[in-house]
Amino acid sequence: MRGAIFDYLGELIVTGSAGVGDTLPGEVETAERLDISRGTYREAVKMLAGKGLVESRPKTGTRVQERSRWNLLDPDVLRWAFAGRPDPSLVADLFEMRGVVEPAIARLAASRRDDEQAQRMREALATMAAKGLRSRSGRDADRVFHETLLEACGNEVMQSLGASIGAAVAYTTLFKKRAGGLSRDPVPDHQRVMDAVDARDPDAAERAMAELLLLARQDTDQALQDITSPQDRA
Amino acid sequence: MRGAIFDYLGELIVTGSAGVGDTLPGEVETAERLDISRGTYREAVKMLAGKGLVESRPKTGTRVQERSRWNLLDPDVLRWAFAGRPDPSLVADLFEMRGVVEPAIARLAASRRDDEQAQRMREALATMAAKGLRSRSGRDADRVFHETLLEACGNEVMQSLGASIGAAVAYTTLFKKRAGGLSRDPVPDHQRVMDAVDARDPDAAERAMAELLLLARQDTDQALQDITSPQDRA
DNA sequence: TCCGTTCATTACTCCGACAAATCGAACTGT
DNA sequence: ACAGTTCGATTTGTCGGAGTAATGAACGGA
Repeated sequence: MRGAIFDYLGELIVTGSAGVGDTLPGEVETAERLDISRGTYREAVKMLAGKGLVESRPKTGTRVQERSRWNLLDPDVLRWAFAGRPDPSLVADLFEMRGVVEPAIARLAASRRDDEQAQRMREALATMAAKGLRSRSGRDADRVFHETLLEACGNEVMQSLGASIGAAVAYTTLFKKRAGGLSRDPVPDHQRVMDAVDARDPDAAERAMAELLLLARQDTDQALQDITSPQDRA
Repeated sequence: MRGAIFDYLGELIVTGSAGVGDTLPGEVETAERLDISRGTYREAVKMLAGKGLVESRPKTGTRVQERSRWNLLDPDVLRWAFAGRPDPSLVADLFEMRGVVEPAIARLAASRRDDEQAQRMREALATMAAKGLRSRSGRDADRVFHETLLEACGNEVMQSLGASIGAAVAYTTLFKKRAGGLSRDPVPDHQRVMDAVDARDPDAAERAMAELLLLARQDTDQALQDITSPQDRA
């Protein structure tokens, strides 16, 4: 129950339905309206406060913080941000950051991977090739591929960042699927990354990942256009 | 009061005093021992859960999650991580990530800054030069310098990441000060970044920031050595 | 006009009780 | 003896109500 309230409030704030600076109605009123106890409501609000979305003070009430205070890299926040139709500028910002971080991750992974990790990535790639991204097991394999790449880069901080990004990417992938896309075969891009990591070639890994991102960005832009101008489908 | 409990528990977990996989004592017992009510304790635990540090389930209890689930980029988590003596491998990972992200931020800021932002950075740098980093106002100016640089990069996601990193950097700076360091004059490095951003020269900005980071890393390594081998001071 | 005081509002904390979930052990039928 | 089922104990989850502390705003005096 609290989970639902938590998501409801989080999405309300992140999507902008509750404007920055607004003060939420009082605890008693809100808890009553949502038909939950005050304690449960407070626990949800505390979690939001922990992500920098709101701040509570006596007399003033709990008000929505300015966006710069939000922890945009929190997986929950990213999930809420991509719940409805994603904000194009946020998608652009996210890709810009991926363009900086992920090639660096690939470079590190290429120089630090061990054989077991390479083996796991090979297997995941094979599953992707066999099942495609439309099936559950195929998407799981994609996830394993990227998770293993992260693990191989051997940097805990980047690993945490990559996990957050990965969550956001999963939502955009789902979004692309809804938009009717997913036409491109993802295996060749991933294969190039795989080969470079396998060969312990940092430069090639960095280039391959940059290329993969470029293609992903093109697909996402296409899906966004299809959504924002849906009359094309008539 | 909850804030203190929150920090106490967070530091306990992040510093490793409560090992991964351990299950904390029950709510009633812990709340009693800390001399707070069960509700207050629960709110603190919920905030920790929101950062991925713990997970609570009926009957099982609340147990510490594995490190890969932690949101290492959360400002609170970073604060706890740097509370005692920082883990050298974490410092190394953080610098590696800074080396990837911050030059990119400087590059973007150089191409996107507006005149007002450049003006603010100039003023902050002047204050730094006048007051030095040992004074409160000098450190504030340093903070303003980096915050404005972040704002100028015009990417909300990177802004959020930069803010988290900035928090961690502040703690390492404090750490360096405790270690007796802070010998280097920080103005020349910052001046080079400033000049490049002022000239809207992305390549130069990227190089200047990379150089700044290199020097910061040297200082931090020195401070860490001074701490881990304190007999040098005898 | 400015400063200190009072007051009302809001979040904060506590308490005690019950509900729900879940793991493990006892139990039962084959 | 074993498999499946039921029951019980334990732990978190939820609830309602009451009192406390903090703080912004209105008020009044110098």
